[in-house]
Amino acid sequence: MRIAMPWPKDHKSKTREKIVSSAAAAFRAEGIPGVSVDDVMSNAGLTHGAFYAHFDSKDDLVSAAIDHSSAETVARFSKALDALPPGDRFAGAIDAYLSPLHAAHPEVGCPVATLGPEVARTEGKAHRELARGIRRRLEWLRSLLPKPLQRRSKARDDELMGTLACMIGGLILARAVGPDESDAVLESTRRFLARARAAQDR
Amino acid sequence: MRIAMPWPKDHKSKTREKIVSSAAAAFRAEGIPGVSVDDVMSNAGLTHGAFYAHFDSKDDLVSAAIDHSSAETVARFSKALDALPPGDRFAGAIDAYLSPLHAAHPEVGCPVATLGPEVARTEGKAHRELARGIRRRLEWLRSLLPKPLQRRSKARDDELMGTLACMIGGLILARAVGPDESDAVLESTRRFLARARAAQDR
DNA sequence: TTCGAAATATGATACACATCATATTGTCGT
DNA sequence: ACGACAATATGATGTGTATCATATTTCGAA
Repeated sequence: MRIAMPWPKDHKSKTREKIVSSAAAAFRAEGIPGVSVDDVMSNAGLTHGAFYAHFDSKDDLVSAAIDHSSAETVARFSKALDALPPGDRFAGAIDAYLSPLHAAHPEVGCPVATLGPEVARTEGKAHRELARGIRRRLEWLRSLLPKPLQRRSKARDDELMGTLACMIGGLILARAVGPDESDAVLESTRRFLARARAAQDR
Repeated sequence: MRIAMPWPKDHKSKTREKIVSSAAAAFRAEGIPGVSVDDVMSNAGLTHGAFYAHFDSKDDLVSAAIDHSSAETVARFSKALDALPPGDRFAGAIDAYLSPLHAAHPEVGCPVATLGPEVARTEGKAHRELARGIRRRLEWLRSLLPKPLQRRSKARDDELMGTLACMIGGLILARAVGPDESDAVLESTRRFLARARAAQDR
């Protein structure tokens, strides 16, 4: 006796994917308490009741949304860097991350910069996923260095961590100062990092 | 005919001060939507109804809380640095900001790192106050440089902005990775900045 | 074409929220 | 002591929240 298969086999996973990706954008744009479960489901074309067939709780959804946006943003940045020669990729990542385009579009940008502080004060899956996103970014930056420089060392780890901190902080500052000064903040931070890197390489 | 003076002349301002300072701690600890007007008033020993005798709206309170905590943290850090010789103050500020103590106590720490992203997506007084807090921090860092280095220049402005970005980003990362890796993040970021500064000074 | 279960919808619960209208308290000048 | 009024309290409104129990739809398999 067979079990009936009442829906296309990937229907539920497709629906879940749609919920997660629209929630990921909404959370980054409005913050986590700024987006209700009802909002998320409406945006996905569903009603609120179906939510708990897909997720254990809102925190569970937040966790999935952070995972999604964390991977997605790294992938998007990486694609643009493929065209560059290996020696320029690290600097290219910094420039792309600290770009006016990125500052102007948090809804498709790095979730660590938009949701980091508010997720950091919670406990649960979402916070663990945030930490994973940070490790992912450190390894991503390492992968953009020319091969001979990828070997782990204390100095290299410091450089990666400091650079990531500066990227995230710079983006946050740019968004916080308001549109008039935003570009100047990004420029200053980029120049600071370029100079720091030139010094490091000697 | 005189107007009666039914309360001690500074009673209301004292009460307001108490509301603001306890709200400032609560917002940094729990986030802005995480703290209700009722919570704030209860913590100050009052009931919710009195709130609108002191503030126009919750955003008005948030604005006051950011102003308060922005000034307070700079003052506290500054006091600890007075004991140092002028040439060590800038580095001392970085070490204090990127310390495990600061990372462990957001409720008395820098409001830009705790509330920056969530306030940056709002419009109103609170966002403007946040921007002011950032300018305040840049000038504070400049004031910690030895006198001859305080003169404004493009390179100096870049250094101040990049350093601030790195401090804020490093603190956010330390809180985001969780307690086990937090100290290592802080250490790496401090070493990165020390090295960048050594390079700059040549 | 009908059955059954998976996917989604409806409806309800219990609580929290910002805000404001109105009542009460507390104390200073007289 | 008392009157006046600022400071605070009580109470209410309308809306929004996460979560869950139950009903309805949907569509592949028989």
